[in-house]
Amino acid sequence: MNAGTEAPRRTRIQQEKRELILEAALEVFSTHGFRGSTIDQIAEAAGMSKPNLLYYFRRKEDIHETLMQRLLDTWLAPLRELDDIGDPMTELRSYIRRKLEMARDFPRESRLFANEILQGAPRIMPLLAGELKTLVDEKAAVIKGWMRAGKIARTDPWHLIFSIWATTQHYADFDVQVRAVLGPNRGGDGRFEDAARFLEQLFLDGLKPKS
Amino acid sequence: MNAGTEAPRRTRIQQEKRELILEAALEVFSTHGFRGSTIDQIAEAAGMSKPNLLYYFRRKEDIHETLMQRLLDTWLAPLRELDDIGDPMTELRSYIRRKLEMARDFPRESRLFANEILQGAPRIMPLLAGELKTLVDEKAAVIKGWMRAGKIARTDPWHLIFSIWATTQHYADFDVQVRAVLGPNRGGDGRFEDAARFLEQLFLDGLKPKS
DNA sequence: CAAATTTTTGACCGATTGGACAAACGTTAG
DNA sequence: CTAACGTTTGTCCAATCGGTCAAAAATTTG
Repeated sequence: MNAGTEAPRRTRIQQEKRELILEAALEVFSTHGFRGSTIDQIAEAAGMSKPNLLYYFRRKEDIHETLMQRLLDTWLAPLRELDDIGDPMTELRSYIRRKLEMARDFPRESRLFANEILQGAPRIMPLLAGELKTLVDEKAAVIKGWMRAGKIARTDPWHLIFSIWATTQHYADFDVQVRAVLGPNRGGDGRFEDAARFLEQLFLDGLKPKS
Repeated sequence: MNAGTEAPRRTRIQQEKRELILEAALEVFSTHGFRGSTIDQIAEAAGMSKPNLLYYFRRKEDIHETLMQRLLDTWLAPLRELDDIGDPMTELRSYIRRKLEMARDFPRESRLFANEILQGAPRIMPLLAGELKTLVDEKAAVIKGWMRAGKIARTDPWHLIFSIWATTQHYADFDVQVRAVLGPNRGGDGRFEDAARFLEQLFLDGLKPKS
């Protein structure tokens, strides 16, 4: 038992420097992808020399791995909170809002994840087919219950979850495009509130005119 | 006039080989990103030696640039076709369907584009703020007209377009994740039809129960 | 203080990168 | 056939890559 997962037993300096490196690596990895990023870049962003960085993380992959492990937990937290108690429509609405807030507040995390998936998820494939699938299946069952109870319209729960992911993360992953298209006026800080209003209406009523 | 854009005047072999290279480069770039791809990789995928490839494209960037230029035209074609004639709801529905078909049939093009945007669109930023913004603004005006005429519900046309992009392209860009979550049964070829059905309902009626 | 330990650094290494180049090869027109 | 032109290849290069290592510097511990 516990083989390979011994207690890290880290120094104060080690903890601080590792955090510094992870913060810098998040910045670099999320904008250039794994292969597109260099250790030198990360080291410079962290304000230390390359060999010094390699003293805290032996390999480039270790940094990325640590980053991804932390990411998944916080990233899936909103979905985990989606619970059977409470009004279904309210639950879904607040899930969408929370996801959109994460896209606004943690765009780098979103892009890091998007980069990984785009390139075939070579490093987290097992997690997707394992932990993630289990969680989504579980929540899909909850949603299906709501549908059977007539609380929300009958559709495919899995694709519903996908559409929430897609629409919210879009504002982090495609941020440059969104801002470029909206222009300097509407592309300012208010764009997330506009998006929130739009998404609420879309997922509630769709586009059919009220007539 | 015509400075820097002289007629290419290419040989038959040149045309064929350039196509071969672009096809190979699309495959490589779309899965590894620009910096993550090597000329050797592309050359091997195209079945030729690296110096041979560099005979047809002097620099790695030239390949990527040519690819992106072609991409944008075909990629925005469906939006260009969104026209004022015909029933608005039908127009939007067929736009969504066409975008989803493109995600199914040209996933590499979608990923190439996503990769570029994710990394800040360093090579196509002017196009986004220029040609793309103009097109979207134009179509947003069309949609706004539909709203004023009471043909579809009143919302933000720009964010509506974003949400269509996000939901459809998701099935190309995040394909690995979609398949992993859906599992071997539901993640097969039928997933695009399921997605089409779901998106149609979402954009038409939303999630509110029919009661 | 002094010893032990942890942290930082500069120098270095082999592999890979994008790209240059001249020579060889193939093709075609006269 | 031969000269001209288009194509392909092997070889080479400087820069950069991820990573090592011994030694210096800083810190902690006794």
